[in-house]
Amino acid sequence: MRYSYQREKIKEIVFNTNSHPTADWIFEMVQRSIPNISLGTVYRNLKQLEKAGIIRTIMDGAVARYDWNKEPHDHLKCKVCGDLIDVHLFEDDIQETVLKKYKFEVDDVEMTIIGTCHKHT
Amino acid sequence: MRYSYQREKIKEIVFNTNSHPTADWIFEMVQRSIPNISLGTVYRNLKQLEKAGIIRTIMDGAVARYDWNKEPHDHLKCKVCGDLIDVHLFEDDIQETVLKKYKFEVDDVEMTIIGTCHKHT
DNA sequence: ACGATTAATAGGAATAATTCCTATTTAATA
DNA sequence: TATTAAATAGGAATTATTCCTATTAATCGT
Repeated sequence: MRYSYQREKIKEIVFNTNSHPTADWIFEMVQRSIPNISLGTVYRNLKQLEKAGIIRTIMDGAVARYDWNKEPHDHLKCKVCGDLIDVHLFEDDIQETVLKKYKFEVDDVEMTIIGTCHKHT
Repeated sequence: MRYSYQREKIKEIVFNTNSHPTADWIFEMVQRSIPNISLGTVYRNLKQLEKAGIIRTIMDGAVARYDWNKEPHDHLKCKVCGDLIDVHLFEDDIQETVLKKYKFEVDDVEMTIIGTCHKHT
């Protein structure tokens, strides 16, 4: 993967937020430094960065969100404000459990808990 | 919600498979008994059935899948064949744990584990 | 530094899943 | 049976994402 200014900026944006941004949000942000960047470039680079193991994609319903945090962790999704909150719920023996019980080799665990966060109680 | 023949057929189809069907698959199936049914009708009714608590929607990447099984359960998603396998991994004290640790009221837990199922080893 | 090579880009068209719109049909009701 | 409001078919619109193509730019050997 050879250097590109666009990719550096995109990476920078993802690494400087905890908001699990969408491609669209990243597009808007990166337009501030590269006004004529195209949305396709944003998607292509996010995909490349994920493939290279630099960022992680999490599915929030039908839309992809991007996360610099590659530690195994889960998400609490608030149905009121839409926020995705990072949490660590389970020990990392899920893989073993699943392999033993179901003969299933785990690559990735995606858990999202939908509910209402403390801001709305 | 008043009776409709279309909705009955759609419900019947969802309740007679374990394949976590997509709207499109359900559409194809229901066309066998109602040739001129429209895809919009399928979507509208699936949404209504979910709202009424009769079926459950699970997100498989960007596409919605529908499930008659409303018991709390998780899914193993095989990256080779795409199958979604029903499993029950955790006890139902997640809600309590999350409420205590994060002051977050749980409505629903969606967990998908991506990997390779026993058919491909 | 220079030219050749080939990845990366901008811009926009194409696709896929889903929702929305509207005139018409149909179930429920009084 | 006549009324009325929900449901439908059919297709247009929307949204997120991918694909296409001519052009630009990073890299590498000289």
